[in-house]
Amino acid sequence: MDLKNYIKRYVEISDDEYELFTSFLTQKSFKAKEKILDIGNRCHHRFYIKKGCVRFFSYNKGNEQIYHFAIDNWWITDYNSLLNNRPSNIIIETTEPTEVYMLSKQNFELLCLALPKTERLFRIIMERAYIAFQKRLEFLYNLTSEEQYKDFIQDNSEFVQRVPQYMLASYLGVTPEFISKIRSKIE
Amino acid sequence: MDLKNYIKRYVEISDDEYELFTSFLTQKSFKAKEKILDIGNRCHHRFYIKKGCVRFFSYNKGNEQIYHFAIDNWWITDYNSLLNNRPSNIIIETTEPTEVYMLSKQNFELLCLALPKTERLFRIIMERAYIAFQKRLEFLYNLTSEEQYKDFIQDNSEFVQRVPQYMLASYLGVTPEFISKIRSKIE
DNA sequence: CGCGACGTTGATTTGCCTCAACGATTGTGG
DNA sequence: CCACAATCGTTGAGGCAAATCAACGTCGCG
Repeated sequence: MDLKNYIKRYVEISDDEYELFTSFLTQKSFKAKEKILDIGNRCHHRFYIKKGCVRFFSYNKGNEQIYHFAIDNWWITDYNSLLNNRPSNIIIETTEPTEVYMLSKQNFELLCLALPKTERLFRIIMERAYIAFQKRLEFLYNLTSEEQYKDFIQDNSEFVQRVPQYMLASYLGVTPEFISKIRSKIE
Repeated sequence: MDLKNYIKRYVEISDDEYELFTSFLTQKSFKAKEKILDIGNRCHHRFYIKKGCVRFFSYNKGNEQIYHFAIDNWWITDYNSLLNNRPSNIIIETTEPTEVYMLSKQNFELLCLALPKTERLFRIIMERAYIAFQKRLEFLYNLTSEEQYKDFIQDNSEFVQRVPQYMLASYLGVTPEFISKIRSKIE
């Protein structure tokens, strides 16, 4: 799937409109383990991942804490930095070679004027992100770490193959040792 | 603060436009401990709390698990039920007498056509909700339950006065006993 | 080949839960 | 207006899930 089909899941868009949309985007390629956004920098863009994988994390008393992964056809940014003009607390870093479209804050506003349905598109994207966040919360509150791990690998098998185990552990809020012990118990 | 000033924080709106906006809303009053939305029902509205307090919760092996509180000047709904037309998994219930504006799914779409900046307003509202969610996640992953409690009562003193301790415990994902023990340790 | 990154395994510790018993407060019916 | 129950909060004993710490195995890469 490409960006056009991604957009079409949420709003109708003609070929001309799509041309207009992409005229506000820039493209960029990253190697594996490159930082797209670093702590202390202001975030100026929304990123659409054409192909690849990134992790969104910070440091908690010396340890990495991963909050999100994002892969092909996801939008990601640090909304707090982008919208409140704050230095970022987090790092967005590729875990594999990754190609993105970048939509700058300024171009986003211009795009909304040029193509008003952009507002609707992003409103819907945010609503879907909210629903995913709510499910994450239910997951965190209601399941033990072991249950979370089992559910996660069940529902996200593609992730499990793409990122190392210690990153999954961090994302799930547990230690790598604990994941290892669950795995040995399973087989 | 009223709804008009709430809206003005995010988009410009004239008196006429505000009239138009409110013409799509209905009002409703609830007593304390009334359900605004129940498990199994489809959610058809976005709710704006004019005055009052509600909790958003479900049951986890017999126990209430509170995910959110919402008070004066917050929008709340079950997005999963509303947008995906699913029976709700959660309950939204008042904790005190509460007045709300209701915006039905259908009226929301009509309002977006009549007043396109509604899209922008709700896009921004959702982005701010996303930021709050992200902070919640950092809170959950990086702090012990004791630290979470202390930070929470520091930053949300108005909540602490409005809802009983066992609801705070549920929201924070701990037992009422544990909160009690922290409190006795503090003074 | 040798080193560093990643994963495994076991012993010990700890944060929070569970269960049970007991105050304090509120509200409701006799 | 009092008695009683129900609800909410407190306190302590014991238990468990997951962390911590340390040692070791393994694999890929310079």
